[in-house]
Amino acid sequence: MVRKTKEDAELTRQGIIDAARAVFLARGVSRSTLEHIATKADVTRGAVYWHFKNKTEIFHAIRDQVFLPLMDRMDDTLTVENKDDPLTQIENSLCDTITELNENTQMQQTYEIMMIKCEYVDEFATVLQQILSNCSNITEKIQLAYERAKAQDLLAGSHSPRVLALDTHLFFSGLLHMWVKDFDGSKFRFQATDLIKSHINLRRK
Amino acid sequence: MVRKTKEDAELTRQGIIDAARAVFLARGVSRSTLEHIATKADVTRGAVYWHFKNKTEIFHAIRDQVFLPLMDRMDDTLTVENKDDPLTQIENSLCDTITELNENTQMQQTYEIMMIKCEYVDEFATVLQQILSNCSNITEKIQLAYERAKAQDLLAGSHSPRVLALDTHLFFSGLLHMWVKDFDGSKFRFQATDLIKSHINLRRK
DNA sequence: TTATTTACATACATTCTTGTTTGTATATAA
DNA sequence: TTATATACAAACAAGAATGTATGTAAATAA
Repeated sequence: MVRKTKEDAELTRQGIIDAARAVFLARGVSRSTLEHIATKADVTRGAVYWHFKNKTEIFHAIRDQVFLPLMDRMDDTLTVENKDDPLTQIENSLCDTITELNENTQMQQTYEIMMIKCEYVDEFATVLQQILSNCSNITEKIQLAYERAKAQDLLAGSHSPRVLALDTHLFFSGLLHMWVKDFDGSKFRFQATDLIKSHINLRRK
Repeated sequence: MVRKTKEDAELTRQGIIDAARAVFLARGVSRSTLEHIATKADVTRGAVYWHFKNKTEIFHAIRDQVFLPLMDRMDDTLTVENKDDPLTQIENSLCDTITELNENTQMQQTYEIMMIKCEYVDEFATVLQQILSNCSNITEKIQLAYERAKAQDLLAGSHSPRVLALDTHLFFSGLLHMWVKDFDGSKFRFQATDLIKSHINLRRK
């Protein structure tokens, strides 16, 4: 086996990323060696070192492949003008994420790695800042939707959109964590979308 | 330095646990070696191996020291008959936990280790089951409180205590995760108890 | 008082990982 | 067509980290 075309090389690169995702999931990021990843990808460490500087860079590649598109999609369902009322928009945005999680294995595995198979120290500590920053963005989008809901007099009670948005975001954050930990689906996964609907209905007039 | 009395030995053991907590926090569980822990505790690996079988056992010692008492306390504030109304009981129970987190460094560090400095694979995977099981317990306690609240006609709307309890638990779970990740306290820590109060007020008639 | 544990320290052997270096066949550019 | 850069494989060197085995002085039991 020797030198390939650019397309072949790109396949190799993606193969390494896919292999790394599987290995990270099974052994955790720390216990995964480049040898494990290379073997799983049917290449040698030489290939891995050619495409990536080190394990951290593979980690970021895995993360970016899932989270960059995800952020865009959440932006869309929450921000774009839409036939649904604002509360339904929030509901759909959260439910869509859960649906994606259910259907998209790659996304599922990536979430699991980021949440319970990675230690956020040293080179990985910066990821925490990105997570917090993403959370702020999402919360703001949700807040804007709640403000529209308030303007349209859809809200029960007189709670501020800011507080409602934070509450919703924390709820969803908790739901995602539990979703990931609930492997057999007996506790949260089976009723995740129902919980989202109830959460939103709690605010409906 | 040689053989100590039983009391001295117990001090050594606790010193190793404290050292391990600090080392786990700084380097993550995986990257922490028994040599790191021993050095921090001013002993040799020999002492560590005398008191603990391996790193996993130290991890569990750290966890048990914080979570076993915590579970008892949550039980108390939620279950015991009390002059407060049930909704206030839930609120206090959650706020108390946040207060403890703010004041108790040991608890703070332990939470941080469990949430973002540990990979739940192999020997650590069983901990996830314990976490899920604890969560079920807490949710049930909250549900009972909501049932009492409903019986006393304290609740706005007509949502089931079960759903309210799950929603509250997920909210609090998300809050704890964010609390831990929000190192400088600028995003969540400073308003944690306010968010809890708002969350409960959302349900008040 | 002596024997035996206890509570460690020290030394040893082995295995794992990592990063780098070197080699090489072949796309690709010139 | 030749030169060069590409996309790897294979070999090398070095340091960690782990578990165990051995040593030892003092506490404790007998």
